[in-house]
Amino acid sequence: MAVTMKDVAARAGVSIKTVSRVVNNQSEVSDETRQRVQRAIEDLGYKPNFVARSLITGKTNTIALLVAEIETPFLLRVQRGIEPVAREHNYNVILFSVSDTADEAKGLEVMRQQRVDGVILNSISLQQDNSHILDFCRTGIPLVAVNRYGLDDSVGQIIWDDETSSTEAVLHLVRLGHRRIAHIGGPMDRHSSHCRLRGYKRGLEQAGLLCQNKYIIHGDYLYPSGYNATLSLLRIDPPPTAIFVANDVMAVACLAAVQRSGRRVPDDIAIIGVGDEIFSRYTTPTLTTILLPTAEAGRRAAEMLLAQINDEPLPETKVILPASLTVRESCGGQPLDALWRNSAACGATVPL
Amino acid sequence: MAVTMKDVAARAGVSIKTVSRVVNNQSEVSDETRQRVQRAIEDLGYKPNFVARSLITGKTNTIALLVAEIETPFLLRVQRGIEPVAREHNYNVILFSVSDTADEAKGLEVMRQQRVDGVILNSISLQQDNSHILDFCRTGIPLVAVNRYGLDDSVGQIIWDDETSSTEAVLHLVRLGHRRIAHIGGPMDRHSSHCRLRGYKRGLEQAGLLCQNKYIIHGDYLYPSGYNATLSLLRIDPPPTAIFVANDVMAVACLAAVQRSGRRVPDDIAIIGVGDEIFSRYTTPTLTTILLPTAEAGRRAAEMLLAQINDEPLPETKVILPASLTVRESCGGQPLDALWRNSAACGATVPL
DNA sequence: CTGAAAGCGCTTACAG
DNA sequence: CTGAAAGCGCTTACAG
Repeated sequence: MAVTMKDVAARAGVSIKTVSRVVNNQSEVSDETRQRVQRAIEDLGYKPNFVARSLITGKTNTIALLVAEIETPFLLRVQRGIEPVAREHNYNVILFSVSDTADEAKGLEVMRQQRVDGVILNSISLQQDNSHILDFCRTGIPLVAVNRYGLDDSVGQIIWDDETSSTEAVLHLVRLGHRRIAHIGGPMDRHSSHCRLRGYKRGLEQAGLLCQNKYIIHGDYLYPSGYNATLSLLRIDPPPTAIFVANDVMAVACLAAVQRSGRRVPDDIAIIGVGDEIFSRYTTPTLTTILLPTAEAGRRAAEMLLAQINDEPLPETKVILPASLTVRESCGGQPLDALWRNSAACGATVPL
Repeated sequence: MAVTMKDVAARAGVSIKTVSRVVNNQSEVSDETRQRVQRAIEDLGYKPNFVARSLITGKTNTIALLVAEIETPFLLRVQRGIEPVAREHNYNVILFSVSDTADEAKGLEVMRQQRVDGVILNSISLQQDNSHILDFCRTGIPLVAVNRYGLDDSVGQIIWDDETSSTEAVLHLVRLGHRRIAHIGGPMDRHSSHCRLRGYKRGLEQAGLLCQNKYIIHGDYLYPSGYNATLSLLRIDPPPTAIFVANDVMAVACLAAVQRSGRRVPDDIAIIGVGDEIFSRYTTPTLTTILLPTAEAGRRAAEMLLAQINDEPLPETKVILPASLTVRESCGGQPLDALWRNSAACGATVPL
């Protein structure tokens, strides 16, 4: 069987406790003893058993990531933000995909039994009952939610500013001379749709433009709905000269619909999306879009969670991260000639 | 503190062993006793402590996924294939990102100490030393590699058929009448590049076409290299009428370069990529590409690993999955008019 | 600076 | 069908 502390102790001629002290780098051991123990450890190839340690300390050095079951680079970036931070602090990340509220409740329950030290929740924020989350928080296991809405402020949260960035996008279009700016929104059961719609309206208002309902069509964040919404918008008289689209998938669909209808982007219609997905820099023309701080959100969520686990005081339980506009070709303005030939501008993505 | 079996036993007036039997659904308990225990469990809100169980059984019900640190939907799909299978069998998945061989070796070591029951390796297959993997296998912990090359056949492996599918892609172009078919390849330190290049050459050979070196340019799987390689190919006299590109990122770059040079796709130049990334169905024209069975590879890897963990006999240690060609617009042939308006054809992707 | 003992919460032969 | 005891591999007060 595996080598245990007992074996090491026997070989080094010391007690188990002393071995434990050496393994855990505690100071109260004489140099001479420490070296003898270290040698025994190496000779025997001893590796501490983390499971046994966990049983006593009550800590598993594991955090759970509950993540929406969606095939988008988006969530992957949050995940990629979390993992290095966890790893750096010697925490493992357990993955749990959730597709609905029932799943989420089950995931929280499983992770509780798994004795994880904390949970990061990165599932979709629907207009839903959050009682299972609050119940979980009552167990005392720290939890941080990424981009969830409707949780009270006692729950750790990382949120990015969908509304303000949407306003910025609209104002950018206004500055480029647009007056008839349409909006293709997301599904109304998603909080992000509401935020982006509010941001759109605020942008028009700040520019002194009238918000007209005929220029607002809601899709479902999927490609076909963006395509069809665009065709509808193009039939309005007068048609919009710019479209602010609530996510990049629909924005790319919008781009295709405009082009296939014989119009040019950005000359006839300017387009701005949301999300800065990988593919948004690969379209022709390249897509102007709101860059959401996904990786940073992941990083901050992990840091906040670890602080909670270690009982460090939190400066704030609700962090709002700014988003920014990535200006490319689809909205007009300056041409970015070097974009397609330059690694830095394209981002260093390395698919297999 | 937490409720333990001891508490349940006391309340139900039975021994700990009997509680254990009920919790683990063992049969040798009278109905009457079982019910009494069940009531006590509910009354006290008892949850078994998996850590304690693991210490005895030596099983953690956890598998590790070592995955390349790359921002591509590609790997996400493998991950999404693995997790449900693991979950269904009550296994957790621990994530470990690796960016190089040293990382990989470290990851294997950490996971070994973590006492995971098995490992799935989905990192990049470079022309590298695999001794750390073989060392790990010697510990007796099951391991399955996804798309790794150069491992001996005793190691569980899931591989997709890059070479055959590349040949098919070329033959598809030949059938459409193309004779001057160029290739933009991947970096030569990646095994996939070699496979796809071999497939390309075999396709030409099977069609009775001469393979000309001037029509082969190697990129690095990134956008700019695909863009520049395409510009070079277009300057050749006579230029190719079709280009088989070793991944979708470079294929989309190729598409942009052809279009921005004033030529049309597929009329002047036909393009086929590899990977069927999300964005490949969002370009104009949509991209014909090789659909690699990523999710299935994940699923199969998880199943193979669980079989190994449970000491079930494996029908085969090396599974080769077929890949297929997803025909869209960029290669000519039939127009797919309904594509952009139809959910089924676009695939149901739901970004936030 | 070092050690003997108790115990984390569970399972596993072994008896009855 | 049920139970008392040992033990998984470690840490943690408590003594010396």
